Order: sequence, then C-alpha cells, then structure tokens
Amino acid sequence: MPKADLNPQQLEAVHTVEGPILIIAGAGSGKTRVITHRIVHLIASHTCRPDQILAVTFTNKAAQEMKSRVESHLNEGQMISSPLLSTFHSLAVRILRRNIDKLNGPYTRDFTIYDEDDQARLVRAILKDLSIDDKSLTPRQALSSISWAKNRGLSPIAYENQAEYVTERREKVAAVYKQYEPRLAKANAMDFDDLLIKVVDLLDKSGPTREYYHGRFRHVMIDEFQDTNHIQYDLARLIITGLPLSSKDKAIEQSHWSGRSLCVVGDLDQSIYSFRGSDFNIILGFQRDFPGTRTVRLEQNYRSTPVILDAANRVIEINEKRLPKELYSADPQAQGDKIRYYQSYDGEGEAAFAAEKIQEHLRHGQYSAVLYRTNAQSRLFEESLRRRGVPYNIVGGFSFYDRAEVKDIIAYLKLAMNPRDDMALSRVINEPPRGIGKATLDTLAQRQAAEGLSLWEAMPAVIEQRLVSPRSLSALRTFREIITGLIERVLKEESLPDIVKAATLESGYVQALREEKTDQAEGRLLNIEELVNAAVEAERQNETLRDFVDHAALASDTDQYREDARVTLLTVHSAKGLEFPVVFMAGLEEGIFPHSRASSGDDLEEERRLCYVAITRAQKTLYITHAMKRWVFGDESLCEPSRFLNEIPRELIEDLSPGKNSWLGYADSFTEQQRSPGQSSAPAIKRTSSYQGKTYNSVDSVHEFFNKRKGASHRSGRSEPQSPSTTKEAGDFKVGLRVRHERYGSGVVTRCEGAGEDAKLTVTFPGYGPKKFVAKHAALEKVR
DNA sequence: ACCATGGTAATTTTT
DNA sequence: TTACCATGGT
Repeated sequence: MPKADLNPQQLEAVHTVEGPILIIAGAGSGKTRVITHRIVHLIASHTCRPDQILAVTFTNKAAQEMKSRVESHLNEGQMISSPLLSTFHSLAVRILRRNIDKLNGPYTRDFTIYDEDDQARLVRAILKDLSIDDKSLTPRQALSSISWAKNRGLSPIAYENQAEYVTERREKVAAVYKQYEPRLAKANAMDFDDLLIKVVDLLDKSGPTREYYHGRFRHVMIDEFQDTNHIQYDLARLIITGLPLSSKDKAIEQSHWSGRSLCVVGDLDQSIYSFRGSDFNIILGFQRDFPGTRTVRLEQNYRSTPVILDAANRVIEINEKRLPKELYSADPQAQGDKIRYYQSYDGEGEAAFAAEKIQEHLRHGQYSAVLYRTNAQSRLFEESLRRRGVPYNIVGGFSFYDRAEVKDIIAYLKLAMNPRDDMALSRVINEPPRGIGKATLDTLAQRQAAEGLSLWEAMPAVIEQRLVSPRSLSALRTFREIITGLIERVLKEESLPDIVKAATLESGYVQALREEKTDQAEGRLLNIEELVNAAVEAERQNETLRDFVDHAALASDTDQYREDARVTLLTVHSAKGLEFPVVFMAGLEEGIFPHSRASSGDDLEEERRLCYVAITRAQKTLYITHAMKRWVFGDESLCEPSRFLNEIPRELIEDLSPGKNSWLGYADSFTEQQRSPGQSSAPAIKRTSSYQGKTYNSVDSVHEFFNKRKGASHRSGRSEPQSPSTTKEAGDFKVGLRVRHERYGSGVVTRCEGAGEDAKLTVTFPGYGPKKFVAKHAALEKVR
C-alpha cells in the first residue's frame, strides 16, 4: 500500500499525529483508507505502541475489516501488540466487565445485556404491574421515550417535569421508567443505552479507572463521527482528556496533546441516525471543544462516476442545515452512464424490473445492490429474485441470533453466568415445556416484586413454602437443578463448547425438539447445531463464554453483509459505508422515501441525507425506481413519485419506463409543448372499489409534478413544495378536521394522504401524539 | 396449562 | 396483508 496513492489532504490526515484533528470526509473520499493508513503510520513510525491506539467504528464488521487491512500492511515484527478496533458498545462492555464494581452500584461484572426483545418484555411486565392498558401505551412507544430520556441524562422525575405541561402519556411513561431502572438493576442487566451511560459514569467517577484508560489510549480515532451521540462523545472525551466531565468546558492545555491525538472522521451530509440520539451539532462544535483543531477536508471522490456525483451534489445542496461541500470526481473524463429511471405499474413490476436488470449486469460480471427505505420492502425483491433463481444476500431482518431457539439457548447461558437475569429466566423457565405456567410465574413475580428480588432469588422461598401446586413445585426444582448444574460448569471453567452443549442437552431442549419430529423442529435442531459449531469456533479464537454471549448480543444487522455476495438487499441505513458497482434505489415514492413519518423540517432533511447516502453508494450505474401503486397493509394504494426524483437534474436521467408514459415522459412533453398532453395513453390505474379521489395520471397531477420539478431545480430554499394530495381535498377527511376516536378521545387531523375511504390519515390526539389510520378502517367520528 | 380464536395494530431507520 | 397479543374455552 504505497502512500503515493494518497492525495495531499489524505496525507495530511495520515501524518498529523498530534492534537485534535477533524476530517470532513465526503462519501467515497477514501476515509477508511485514511484511518487505516493512519493506524499503520502510527505503528510503523514508532509514534506509539499498537495497543495505545483506539479506533471506534460504527459496526463490528467495519472494525474487523479495518483490523485485517491494518494487519496486512504491517510485518510481523511491527505487530508487537494489537490496536483496539471496536464499536462504542463493545468498548463499553469491555471496560465495564473489568471495572463495574468500582462504581459501587448494584452491578457486578457478571451483568447481562438486555436486547430489544428483553427490554420490550420487561416493559410489558411493568405495564401489567401498573395495570396500564398496553394499547394506550405500547411497550415500544414507552421504550423509545425512555431511551430518549436516558440518552439525555433525564431521570424519571426530570423526564416527567421536562415539558411545560405534563400529559397523561408522559405520566404513564414516567411511571414505567421509574420501575424500569430498578428492575434492570435487580436483574443485574443493562440495556444498550446503559452500556454507554454506565461506562461514562464509571470513567467520570472513578479517577483511577479513567487514568488507566487515558494512560493506555494515546491515539483515539472515531469513524462516522456525525452519527455520534452525546454520551458516546463524553466517553471519547473522558478517555482522551483524562478529565472528569465537570471540567468539560475548561480549555485543554497544549501540553496535553504531547504524544496524543484525537482524530474524528465524519460527513454531516451522511448523518442519518438522529432517531438514535446522534447529533451532528457535535461535529460542528468539535473545533470549539478542542481548540487548535486541525481540519482536513476530503472532497475528492474515488468511487462514483461524475454523473452520479452530480446527482448527489444537487440533491444534498437543497438541505439548509449543512456546510457547503461538493464531491469532485477523481476521474472527470469518465462521465459514466446516465441514471436509469423506471416507473413501474406496481411493486411487483418494480421488483421484476430490478431482477431482470440485476441478471443482465451479472452476466457482465457486475454485482448489484437493492437499497430500500424500509425492511418491509425487501419481500418483493426476494420473491422476484428467487423466481429467477438469482442468489442474493439479505442484510437485516432476522439474524441468526434472533432465532427463537438460538435465543433460548443463549438465555440458558446467560443464566449460567447471571441467574438474576429475569428476562432470560422467564424466557426459558418453561422452554421446553415442563409444566410451569402462568400461575407459577405470577407467584414468582409477586414474590420478587414484594421482596425486591430477582425471579431466581424468589424461587427458594416459593419452593420451601410450597406456594404452588405440587406439579409445578417439582418442575421448579428441576429447573433450578438445570441452572445450578450449568452454573457449576461455568465455575469449573469447562470449555466453551462443553457448556453450550450442556445447555442444549441438560435443559431438555434438544430432546424435546427431537421428539417433535416435524420439519420445523428439524430446522431448529440444525440451528442449535450451528450455535454449537459457533462455540467451537469461538473457543478456537480464545473467546470465553462471556465473550460468546456478549457477541451474540452486540451482533448487528450490518454484520451480516457479505462482501462476496453478487446481489445484496439492504436498507439505505445498512448500506452506509458500503459501495456497489450497480445500485437500485427502490420505492422512490412519497410516504416511503421520504418516509411518511418524516415529511418536514429536520426530519425531511435527514431523509434527504439518506437519499444522498443511497446515491453515493453507486460506483458505475444507478437505477432509481418507483411504483404507481402498491399494497400497503393489505390495501392497494396509489403512490406519488418521491420529491427526491424532482431534485435530480432531468438531464442526468434516462427514462427506461415502458411506453413513454412515465412521469418523466410527461414532464418532458410539458417542456416541449408547454401544455397540451391531452388525455393520451397513461397507464390506467385500476381503481379499487369505490375510489372517488383524483387519480395520479390525471392531467392536473402531471402538471403539478412538472411544476415541482421546476421549483426544485431553482432550489428555492425553504419552500418545499407540498405534495398535492397531502394537504387539501381528501374526500371525507380534511386536515384540520376535528375527530373523535373511541380510545384516544378527540383529536385533529394533521395529515391526510390519498383521498376517500383509502385515505391515510394522521390524527393528533392531545396526550397521545400523532396516530395513523386508514380512513375506512378507522373508528373515527367527525366532530362538527 | 395449553390451545384456538379473534381482535387489533402495524411499518422507519439500529448499536 | 401479516404478526402479535390477549382473551377465553377446554
């Protein structure tokens, strides 16, 4: 890897090995290469020992990728130790597992990690305890509010009082939140947010621990810095400054940086995780937080053709909240193909088109990826590819570790290390069925609530006092023995595969599946076998049982990405950081992309950044497609082309739609002959039932679309044109109309997509927030 | 304790 | 449309 490959800016980024550095790296500007080279340079130039380097990446996959690249660039003798390449979360786990006891809190080093599923079940249990109807507040909603509060450092009480007026909903959430934290602590469990919160707390409070990590990590690098949230930022600061958070605002002395560096790499335009608390203001404030920051801009793009870059630049510059930046092609001569546009009749047609083209590209040896906004869109593409016998790799959805049987076995393993893990316990106490039912579980739950214990700790008393039926009693005893048996194996430090095998056998799990003798059970057995194999492999890599279980908890969807896959299906989010010769951006429709839940203001800008990310994934060829109608919740609905289509300059687009009847075709005919498209041969949309609203192939809407295109190309800043059917006339329901719902009471229609009985309505209810309905199904009553 | 039924809600995005 | 959950019956 000759350094001659690097351009001057990249070289500067690599060679600046002291002090704070901010690298503004546009898409495809070789930022991974820069980080890799930086690490290699630090080591090869003996600036520091390898293990004094910490690089935080977004996914395990990226970390691993970087690791192998670094290793391949160094010779044996130079790798006297290894740099730590990790995600924020695994870094947190690593530090906590060593030091959590220094926090003098309720946690021990054996804490377990609650995944989303566990969290939801815990919240459900709390809702039940508080007898809150979980329809007025779903576990999911409660969790996202709790997570929101936690990430802002708000206690339940602070959260409750945070808004100027306390709503009923807020009260409910606060009530759940109040129980949530102690319940986690009792179970010696942390959720994803806690991992970061607790490690920050630890490093803040424990001077020696902070000193240790500050002393150890001299050079810290953070990838995808625009997606960092405040807690992650605090974590990085604690390590690099070695100072408690109370002195956050004090200036850092120049001498502090001797032999140290903090290098953050990011791109505002690719900030797409605000829903998870990430805040690009952090990157904007970096220079203020770290005076003397050296800033390097990488705008040279090595990935995509000029056509694609042009499209990307034009789209993203519509955003207001950004810093001016333009991607320049490293090879401006090679113009590249135009962007290929295809409008299909329906979702199936879109998928069929993509599959056909994918096959075509495959014949030329080109690999493709289909990018969509939501995972639900993947189904049609899977089907059409399968029909054609094209193998594909899908990222997201159910991963191996999400399978019920795998989770069950993992739950046994978690119990073996931390029997107080309530969620693991309630997951497998009757799995396989051993006669412990609701009644028994309720008794245990009562006990644990009354005494402030975990379910496991509540068991002895229940057994001794014979509080349950004799049948359940013996079942409880058996279960206890199974778990104690596993605990002993852990204490005896049996090998990882042995413990995993024991969990599958002694629990009776495998036997129960064998007796089932169904194909399904057969498949599950295979998965369990695979888990055991994974354990064998993990052992070979010197992983402990704890590593193994942590790994399962922290594995992410994007880790499923296989670089050698010829066809990859994934969401735009998962595609961040990846590149493909051929990219299909699918479902470019209002309500899908941009998503209906993010149709204005900052949210819309984030959608646009998402669009920018999608466009810039393409190296050679970019397809943009949308359907005129598709099935949504079992309803056929008409789709309006995405505003993002309008934001890509027309001259960069080639229309592949059949019959010259596409939106673009209309737009063109308007350009040519001002206004006389007549009622030519638009593909008639089959109307469902008694659909009365306007259709999208009407002259009016074509005209509207065309006008929007003009508006966009003039880039009139703020004034995003409203989509025609979003605002006004919508059959029976109108924006602003007062309605009454039997559960939520009275509210106001705040958004209305489509018309008549198929219209999708957003109604905002005081105290409940916005709710979405389909007009014909919703029990909505109009209030004069 | 388990099953079946039915109602109901749901679709962002993820470490 | 599907998937999940809660309820009620056996």
